[in-house]
Amino acid sequence: MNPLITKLEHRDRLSAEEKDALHSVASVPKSYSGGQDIVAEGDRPRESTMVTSGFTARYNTLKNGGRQISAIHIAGDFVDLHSFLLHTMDHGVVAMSKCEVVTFPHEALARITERFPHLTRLLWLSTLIDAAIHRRWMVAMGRQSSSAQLAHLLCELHVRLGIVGLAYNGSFEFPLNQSELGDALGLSLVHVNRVLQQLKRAGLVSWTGRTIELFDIERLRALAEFDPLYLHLENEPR
Amino acid sequence: MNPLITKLEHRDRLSAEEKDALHSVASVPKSYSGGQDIVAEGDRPRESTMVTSGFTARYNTLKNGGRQISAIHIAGDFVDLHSFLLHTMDHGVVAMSKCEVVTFPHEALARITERFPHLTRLLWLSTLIDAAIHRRWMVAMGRQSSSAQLAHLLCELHVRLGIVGLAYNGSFEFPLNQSELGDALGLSLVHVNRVLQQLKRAGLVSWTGRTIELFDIERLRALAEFDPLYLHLENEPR
DNA sequence: CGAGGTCTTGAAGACGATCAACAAACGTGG
DNA sequence: CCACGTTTGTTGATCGTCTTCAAGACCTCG
Repeated sequence: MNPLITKLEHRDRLSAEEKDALHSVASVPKSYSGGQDIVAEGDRPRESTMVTSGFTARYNTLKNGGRQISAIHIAGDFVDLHSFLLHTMDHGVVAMSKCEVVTFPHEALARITERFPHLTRLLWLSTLIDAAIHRRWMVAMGRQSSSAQLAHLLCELHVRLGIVGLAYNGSFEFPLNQSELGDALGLSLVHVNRVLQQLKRAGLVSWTGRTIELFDIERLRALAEFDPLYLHLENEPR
Repeated sequence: MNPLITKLEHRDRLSAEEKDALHSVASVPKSYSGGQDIVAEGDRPRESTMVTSGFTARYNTLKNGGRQISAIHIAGDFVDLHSFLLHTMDHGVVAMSKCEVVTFPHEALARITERFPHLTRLLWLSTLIDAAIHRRWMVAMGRQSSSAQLAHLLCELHVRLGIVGLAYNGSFEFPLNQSELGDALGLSLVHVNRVLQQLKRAGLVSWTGRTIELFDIERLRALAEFDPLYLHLENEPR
């Protein structure tokens, strides 16, 4: 629960009643191991899942076996808040590492929309930020070099993980392997490896085990044309 | 106003009061000519704009002059409903043809969220469908061939235009040129031209003037792996 | 009729995918 | 604690896709 509150409080004030409303309807924690599907394409979930620890990804699979990851979620992110209103999942959600989650029944979310308009707007906001991230990924996929695209993803993860206390002076845990990273970038495993080596050789990053370290965030941001505006971190009344 | 109602009523019932609530807060129509910016990156709009006729696009520009279009909007679509909660625009919105629009003051939208929870959910839904479209575009950009990607966009536009009565047995007006289409697909003008010729030679489409005709929607959908599920066209209580 | 915009074509080259093989790291059980 | 198998990362070579540059054709609308 806490990372969600942390994330929302970065964008606006939450009243005690609003926090209670969230706490009171959250399920007991569940856990998933890496590789497990949390929600499958075609499912009609009756609750929405929020990550409290670990990494998850939204993905679609194509006939030729190709997979595209359209979002990576971390602590504080809902993996499928949209299923509250869209109902049928048009993609799957998979745990990319051991994960802990809690769920919110859609019925309870509906009650929130009836009684807590401001909290409703903040939940809506969180899906709008997801969409803003989608758009930024498209810009990177369509019109930036693969090194800029990779650099951009690292900058983004660094900021998002920082908000929930999972990045410290340029360093964070990242449980995906290079093949999975390729699925997120729309690149092949081999090319991810080579682009990564470029960034390493340029002294911009290191990646040992599951730990990524960004050595020169300013240069990395310049390369990626990273502007955190799209993450909408301003704390203001919504 | 009408295309928005049409679009929402494809997904759920709207009460007379809800329709009134929308009608009563809509501005008088405004118009834009092709190429004009409707909202600029960095703007903090005090109202959200809904297209009643014409095509608009969301776009970002990169340092090297490259442009990526992340969404194409038609009658019934909000171009920036997200600015209601995100506040600062992280991209621009441009008219791709002569357009008519109406606007909804954010203040009025806030009142809707206080008094009309169900209508609020439908507005939220419309931003969730935008996001679902973003994700499908990413899948096409990252993991499909450029011909499949183009075919997919045509299938999508055909369905979306059909909903608001702007596509008739496979045919619709499309005001973008090949260069602008390339900005939406993340492809170069030259490549768009060649991929388009493939589809023409295969007898799948024609594009004369501003009119696109899809000759064999089934084959086109198969090529594109188009599944309309992601447009969430089911009419059900939300 | 003329001019700007749009479309089309060719050629060269960069970028990224694929195939294949091997190295390194990791984890598990003996 | 080591041996072994599996996963993950690395490298080379080749091929196809897509970009870029450049030029010419075709509109279409004043």
